[in-house]
Amino acid sequence: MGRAPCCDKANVKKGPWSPEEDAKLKSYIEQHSTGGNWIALPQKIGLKRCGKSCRLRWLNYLRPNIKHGDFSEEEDRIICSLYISIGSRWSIIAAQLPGRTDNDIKNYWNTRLKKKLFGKQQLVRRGRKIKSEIGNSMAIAFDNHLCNNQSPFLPELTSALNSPPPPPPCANYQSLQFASNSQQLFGHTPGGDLSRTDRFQFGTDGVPGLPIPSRHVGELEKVVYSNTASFDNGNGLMNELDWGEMSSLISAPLYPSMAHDLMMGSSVLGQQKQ
DNA sequence: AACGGGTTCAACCGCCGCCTT
DNA sequence: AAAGGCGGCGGTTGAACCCGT
Repeated sequence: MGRAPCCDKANVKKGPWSPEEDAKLKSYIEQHSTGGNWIALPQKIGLKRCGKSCRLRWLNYLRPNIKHGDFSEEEDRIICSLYISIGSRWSIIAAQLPGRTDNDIKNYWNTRLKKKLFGKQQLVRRGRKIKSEIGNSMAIAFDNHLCNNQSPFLPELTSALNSPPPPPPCANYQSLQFASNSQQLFGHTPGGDLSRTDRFQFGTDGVPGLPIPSRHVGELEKVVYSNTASFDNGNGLMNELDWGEMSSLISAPLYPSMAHDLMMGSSVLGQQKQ
């Protein structure tokens, strides 16, 4: 026996909201707030809507300072990083993006971002393109404290993280280097250690980067080798487009420690319940 | 211009957990 | 301790829109 419905479904209007309904709801909440009871609210203001529907409409559309569309690259990275770390916990992810709603982020992920990432991942397999999977994998690799070399949310990448690195794919292979300036950008003193929570990007410009701590080198190379058919474009070289595109996509998780906090139910989760 | 397939996104559904009684 | 009510959440749906043919 299921739970009783929250409202009388037969006498409740469904479907898109009219401007009049929006105006009624918005005006009432702005003047009186919700009164702490969404279920009773539609009767109070004469709306033939379910209380939950009112709540959703307010939270996702009418509430002030809502942003729609035009997700920035930075927002993309935050969404990806958090998704990799904590999965489809949209409300938590939304809490990190002011003005964004969980519904918007969920839609954006499902309709665009996922394709942007995994559509390109397929290119990796089909056409030797090095794409976003590397970025995803890096996020996982760097968050091994959290995931213990496994991605619960991207399990297809787990084997890549745990398999031994294959031999270098081309004769003139050189170890991956981080651009020295990228470290300085994020407050690193050249020669200082990179911590797990640091952001950086691959350096490919021939600038002699600092030695990468071996653990990081191993993690990165393992992932890169395991997730690409080859770096070799047939001439023993990776083509420039690959590198350029890759570097634009690669970002270690912005806030792995934050993701950990989220998983452990600390500050952000606490904020949610306010 | 018309059609059909693909994409987007607002809204709904139903489950879960917390709080109150 | 148990039951009921509600808010919150993530998954799913379907109408509207877009785009290629």
